[in-house]
Amino acid sequence: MDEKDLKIVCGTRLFAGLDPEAVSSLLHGSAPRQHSKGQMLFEQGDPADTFYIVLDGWVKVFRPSVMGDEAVFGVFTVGESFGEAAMFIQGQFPAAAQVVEEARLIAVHSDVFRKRVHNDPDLAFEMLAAMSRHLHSLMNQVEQLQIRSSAQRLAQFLVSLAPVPLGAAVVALPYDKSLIAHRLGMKPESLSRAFVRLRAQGVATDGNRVMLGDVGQLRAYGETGPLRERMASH
Amino acid sequence: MDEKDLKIVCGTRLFAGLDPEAVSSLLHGSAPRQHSKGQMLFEQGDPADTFYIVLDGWVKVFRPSVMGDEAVFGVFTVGESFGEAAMFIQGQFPAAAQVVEEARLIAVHSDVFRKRVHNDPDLAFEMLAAMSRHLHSLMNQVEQLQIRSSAQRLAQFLVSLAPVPLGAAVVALPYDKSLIAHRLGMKPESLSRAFVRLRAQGVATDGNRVMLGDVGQLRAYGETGPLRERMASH
DNA sequence: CGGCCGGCTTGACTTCGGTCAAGGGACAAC
DNA sequence: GTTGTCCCTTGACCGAAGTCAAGCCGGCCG
Repeated sequence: MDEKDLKIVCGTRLFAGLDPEAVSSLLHGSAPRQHSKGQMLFEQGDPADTFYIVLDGWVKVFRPSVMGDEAVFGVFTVGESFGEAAMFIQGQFPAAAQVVEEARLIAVHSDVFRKRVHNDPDLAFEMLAAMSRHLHSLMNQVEQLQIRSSAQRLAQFLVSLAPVPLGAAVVALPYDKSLIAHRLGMKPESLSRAFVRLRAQGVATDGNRVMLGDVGQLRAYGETGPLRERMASH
Repeated sequence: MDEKDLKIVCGTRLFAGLDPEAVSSLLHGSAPRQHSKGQMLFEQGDPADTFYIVLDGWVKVFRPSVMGDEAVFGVFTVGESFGEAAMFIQGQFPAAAQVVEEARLIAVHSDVFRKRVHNDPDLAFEMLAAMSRHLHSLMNQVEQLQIRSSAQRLAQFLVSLAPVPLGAAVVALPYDKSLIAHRLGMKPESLSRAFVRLRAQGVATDGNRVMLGDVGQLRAYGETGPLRERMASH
């Protein structure tokens, strides 16, 4: 694990604020490993004896259903961790994880880490904070699925990718459109149509590059939908 | 706080395994309070200086949207806790909470409790486990919203209420149907129609009593939907 | 160069769930 | 008893998203 990797891990909110030596010793022996696209990291129901920190690339956490469908709970990238929750409950992963873009990961052994958490209250708090964030992110996902249209969900996703809070921007879609579709709880066909509908909000696409005319406008659309423009009702 | 209440709190997974004296001292000064139906406990964005444990009744945790709609993240009852996550992040509640059936609650002050967590690794682990469970429950909700029809979601909800894993059962709906509808991410009208559709799966309703002909069959329906009965295909 | 393959888009059609409106039934107040 | 009100159900209608199928396009390999 070289210096850059260590920097990423220290940047991870999980280890934020801890000094590099501490983290290094904590992760001693957990060398980063390269994983190729498509590789399964674990399946739902597997014994949860490790969790992961992403150095780069993208990993999908999901649950396959009896029929071909699947529910996507998150897609993680540099500095993020996943699989921590499982080690505090039954010891079984409640979902599966698969590399979707070539990735370098650190696998942390649960038992070693748990001991460490037990002895280090600050690390425990970081852990609690990390899980709070996952919780928060899932709440956002539930909210989106319950009350937003597919076009609104896409709008919010694009806003979250935008480098600026207002004005024009160009973003690159970080992974396949079909994965984005699943991530947003829709079919690839519906994602295409959602892009078409967002054209009216100043969104243009070209392959995996997306041009946003006005991020502020797009955010508003994501929250309130296509307002009914009842400008007359003074 | 009388003996029965203390027993409930000790039964809470959050405090599972801790001895009553420890819990009692931990919650010292936090007397249970009665809350009437409709009362708001906190709004989204409020400073998160407390969390709650339910002694009885029902509390809805939700996020209102700009337009009249709302997303429901959970409905909690005896022995469950909510609002713990907020104290480990920004200190603002990411959702609102409202009493939906007359309830008795214990409000725990975050700062006192946080200190306690800091000094008590076992309590920290209970906390982590509690949040893992919330996480797990939200994952189930995301899964349901992403890939199940409204009738399937209702089927799974009914199964979760059933006292037995198989065979016939009668369950009482614990709160208003319109709240169940929101909890399952649909409108009241759709809930009615979902009940109609489940009649084919041996479900009969009479007010807030629901008769389930076969819990096992209902569970299967909740997972795979109305199978296409293609019995012909060799 | 040419052909294939996988990912994406588009179109036609269906189905599900939301919307709007009407009506029923339990229950409380008068 | 009567008249509300509130909650739930039902029906007619409509729009959003899924399904199925065809076609496009770019990348890869021969």
